[in-house]
Amino acid sequence: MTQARAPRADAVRNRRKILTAAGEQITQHGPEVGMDEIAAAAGVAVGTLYRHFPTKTDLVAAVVAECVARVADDAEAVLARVAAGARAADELTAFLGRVVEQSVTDRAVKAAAQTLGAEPGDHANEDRGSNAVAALIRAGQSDGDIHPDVTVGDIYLLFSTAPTDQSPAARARWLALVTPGLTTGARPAGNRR
Amino acid sequence: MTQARAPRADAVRNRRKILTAAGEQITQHGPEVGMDEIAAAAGVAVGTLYRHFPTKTDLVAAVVAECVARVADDAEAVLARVAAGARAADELTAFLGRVVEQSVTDRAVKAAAQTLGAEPGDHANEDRGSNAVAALIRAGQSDGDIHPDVTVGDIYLLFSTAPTDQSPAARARWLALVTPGLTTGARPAGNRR
DNA sequence: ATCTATCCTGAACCTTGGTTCATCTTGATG
DNA sequence: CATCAAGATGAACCAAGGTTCAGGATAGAT
Repeated sequence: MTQARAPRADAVRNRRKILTAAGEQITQHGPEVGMDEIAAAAGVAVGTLYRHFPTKTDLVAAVVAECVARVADDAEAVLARVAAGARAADELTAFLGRVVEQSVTDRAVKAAAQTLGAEPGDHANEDRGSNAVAALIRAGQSDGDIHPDVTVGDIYLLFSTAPTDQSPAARARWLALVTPGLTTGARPAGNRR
Repeated sequence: MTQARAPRADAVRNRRKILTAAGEQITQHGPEVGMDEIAAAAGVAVGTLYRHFPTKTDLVAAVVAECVARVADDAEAVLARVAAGARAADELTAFLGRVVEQSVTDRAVKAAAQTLGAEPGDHANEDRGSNAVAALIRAGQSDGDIHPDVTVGDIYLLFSTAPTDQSPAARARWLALVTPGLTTGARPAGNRR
């Protein structure tokens, strides 16, 4: 078998530029940014885009994959902190708050993913994330802080519908409204207009 | 001032056909249905569409307006029932369940509305709806069943993001997860998977 | 220094989908 | 029944945006 020659240096450099530029453009101007705009932002010609990502769908999928990886990293970091003695329920809600805030950034990304039907084929990272969250839930449940019914699926269900185009205050309020469904404790005051 | 002649009979008929066809097509095949497809479904030529609705945005806005009106009617009916002695909190959650189910039908409609930036200019019906809901909330609060913090804005916040592409079971679970944030009572068993 | 496979460029292509308009049809009025 | 303005038709128009490709540049190996 012929060991394919290593990719050229500038090719690697360009791939990175494209990926970051695509992320920025999509989050700023929504999923409907043109390929030409992304190319311009990356300082590259359209053809180069298509050399690295044969179709727009593929490009978006790649961007989404990066987001998933970021979240998975966060989740695992949290899990480590809990293993070191932090209170699981608190860490979980804090984590979820962060996810909501991130989902503002990624809202366009998510939307783009759905619109283009970009299967996140990145099962590896996705599983890393949900495994960590599952562990987090179990920990909170054995502490008695999280309701025994709650599953990872519930988290998905709720947070796949987190408000994105609202104000930060609205997002905080949303989190406060949703939390009581997950926890057993007294509901936090979290009041606002 | 010249009293404009009454619209022709077939024009009225066509307008109805277009509106219903548009509703069906959009809910079935998503917001991205072509104007030609809608026209075909209505048994009408494209030009006729544009005679009644100068732009796609306008057409979608009209469809949305009908949905809003439907929900508003429901809300007012519920309010009447409560005035007749029904328990406010129960009626409210039942109503919200219905809204979620409807939002499955209207998901595409909503999406289309956002996508096209269709301002729902139909403030009249919208206000009818939120006034009724507000009254419902107040009633539930004086019963002690609904948490004193809760406002109409909260309802919007939650239900504008209700899950739509999930299964009926998932939607029920979602409702069960969200309800504790609104009510004061013990959380309903609502367990699943 | 030379050579070539890899990579880049960007104008042109092509499909998709909203919108228009000249022409024909038809419901209502006298 | 005659008349005509309101309404309907649908082929054609046009812009937008994803995609291609022939030709030019360059990193890296010899």
